[in-house]
Amino acid sequence: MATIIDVAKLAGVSTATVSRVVNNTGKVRSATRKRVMNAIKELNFSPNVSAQTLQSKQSKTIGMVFPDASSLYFSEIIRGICNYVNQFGFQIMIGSAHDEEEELKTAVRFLNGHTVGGLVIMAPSSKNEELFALPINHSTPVVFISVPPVKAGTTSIVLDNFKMSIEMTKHLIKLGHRDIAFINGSPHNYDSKRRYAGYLKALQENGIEVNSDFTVDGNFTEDSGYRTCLKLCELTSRPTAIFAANDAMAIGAIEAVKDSGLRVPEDIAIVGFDDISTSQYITPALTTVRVPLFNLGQVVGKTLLQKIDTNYEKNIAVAERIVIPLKIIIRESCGSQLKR
Amino acid sequence: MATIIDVAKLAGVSTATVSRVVNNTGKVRSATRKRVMNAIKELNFSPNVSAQTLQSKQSKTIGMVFPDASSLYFSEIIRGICNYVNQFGFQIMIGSAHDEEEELKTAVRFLNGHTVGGLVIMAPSSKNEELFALPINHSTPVVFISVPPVKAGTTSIVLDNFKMSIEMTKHLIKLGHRDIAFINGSPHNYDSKRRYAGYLKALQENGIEVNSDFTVDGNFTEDSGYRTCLKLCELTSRPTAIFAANDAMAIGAIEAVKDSGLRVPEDIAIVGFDDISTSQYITPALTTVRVPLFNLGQVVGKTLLQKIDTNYEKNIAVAERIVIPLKIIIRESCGSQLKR
DNA sequence: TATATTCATGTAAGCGTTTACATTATTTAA
DNA sequence: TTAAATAATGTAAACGCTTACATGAATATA
Repeated sequence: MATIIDVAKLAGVSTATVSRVVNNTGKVRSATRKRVMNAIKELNFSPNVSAQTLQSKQSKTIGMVFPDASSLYFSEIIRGICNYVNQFGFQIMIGSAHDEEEELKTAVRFLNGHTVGGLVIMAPSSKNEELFALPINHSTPVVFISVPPVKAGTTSIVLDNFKMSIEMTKHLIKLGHRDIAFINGSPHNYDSKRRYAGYLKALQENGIEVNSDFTVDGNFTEDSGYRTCLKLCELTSRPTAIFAANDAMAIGAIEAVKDSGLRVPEDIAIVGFDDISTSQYITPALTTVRVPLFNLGQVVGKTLLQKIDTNYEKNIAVAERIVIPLKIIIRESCGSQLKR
Repeated sequence: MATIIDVAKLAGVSTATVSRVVNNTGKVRSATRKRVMNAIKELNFSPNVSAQTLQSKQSKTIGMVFPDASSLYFSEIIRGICNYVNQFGFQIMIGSAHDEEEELKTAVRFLNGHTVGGLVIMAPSSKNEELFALPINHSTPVVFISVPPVKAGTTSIVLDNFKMSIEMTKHLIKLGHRDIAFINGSPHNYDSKRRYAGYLKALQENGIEVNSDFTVDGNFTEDSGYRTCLKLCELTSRPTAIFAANDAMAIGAIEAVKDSGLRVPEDIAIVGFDDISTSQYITPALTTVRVPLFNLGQVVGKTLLQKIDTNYEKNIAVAERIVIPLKIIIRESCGSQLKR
């Protein structure tokens, strides 16, 4: 492979000049620029990224660590990040982590090797202080996805779960429901918690007392939605509506209701959260909240690049929190279209 | 951040010795090793990856390029690759590509920057000669996923689509079906083609004439499965069974049959391919072929690392092809459980 | 025309490692 | 004991690039 020296020789200039034309920095006479360009083309030269990183002390790769549990959402988010950062010549390095401990380890690995110029951490279930201290301890720009509001120096991007959950619950209430159950996702998951909080808030605002039988715990899988919903259906006084913390569970719940010999939405209305692609095809089509994952990824990319770009020292102390707006998608499973 | 020089100074040795203990190469007296280890710990030293890569000319990161269209399968495969290669200190860099052209560009970008020691390319729909020539032109180990058998020097890992498709079709035939339709995936997709080929083969082997009305073209989405199946249902002499090239389309097809006022599997049996998580919860539960994506990823990782490790020059000329075995999962949608 | 100013290019050090080779310390053999 | 063999460590060049600084060329100013 050709190096910058080969190019310099062929073009009859110094490596400094070649570097200047490659990076478009400093002044170069247009005639020499042309000579250099030709040499580059002829030798099919492209700069060695390791050498650049080593010398400039600025890495153009960003690390992304994501837990296995989030793999459903992963590829869309990654696509969004890629889409944004590639424009600026940044690459993405990923590390999957089985649990919290591994998550921290993966992040530290990225940081220690000086391989990354910034980090994206998706850790919706983590309460690991060390993880959140990473940006300060390593003075590296980090963007967190779906984490609770935390200390200074932490930039996080979250979904507008609370607000939309309130709206969705109100929608159900407006439809006449007062016995509304909620299927939680994984116990420590931040998104799930906020969605539940919104549900409670809406009940409270409407003077509906919380029935503890109506809160059940799933783990975001279709299967858990199925199983918990089955129990709900067996209750002597069963709910007339069910709000699942994500679509996968909502879909499982729909199956459970059907298998209990009941109808959705006539006997039990069901709504979800995420708007995964299946939701529009299932019968009845699922009423849910659309989460724009690709867009989320783009915002994450943009935010991180900003952090990397601006004089980081200045920025390090301000906690920043960006909330991604969401949208309710009304379909059939909530029963709005039912004539009564 | 501490460098190897700082460590050397603190331990009172040369950088060479530090390097030797870090990499476990060459002989070091155990007393000095201990001194060096302590210094490393005290300074929290870890080697700069860029410097290592630059000097050793061996990158411990592998690139993975995948098309947007494959994003459904992406995260599981990546998890598998990660799981394997992390053990050996390798990192994964990913690039998503919108189309074929971009796919090639992304791959070349990885190669040019000398950032990667090997490449995984998922290009089930590509017929781009340049893409397949990459490993030779850049003399870099490349593993392709789901591509047709191609020239020398190409290592590819594919699913046992053809065989399983034959088996699945035979299963349907054994159940008494002779009017079996097939819903294709995207037109140029290799997996889809092989699955279709297996279907045709099974028909032929059983002396069943191919009815051209019974081959329809979808694009792997639930929606396309729904739409194409609707047409199938409207046929004056409609099929009694439908084989969809993937589960998403099969699920769409199930909805379409229901919406046509028909029953699955009584009126029309439906089978798919992939065994995505939804398949077991849909009603009726989908009979399909399980594709072990995580495992596929592991095999990909292992194969690539082998290629990187062995003296690559020797290996470059041999085309290698690994076939991942699959397994049929019989559930309800094919009607096996029906009493007749 | 002489001088100051600006522009274009070159020189060379340094980024943090690894490793071939040289040197010194230690052990073994005679 | 001493020479030979081996083990442990050090020296310094190289990997491919960027950039501060030095230098030389071209242009503007007086």
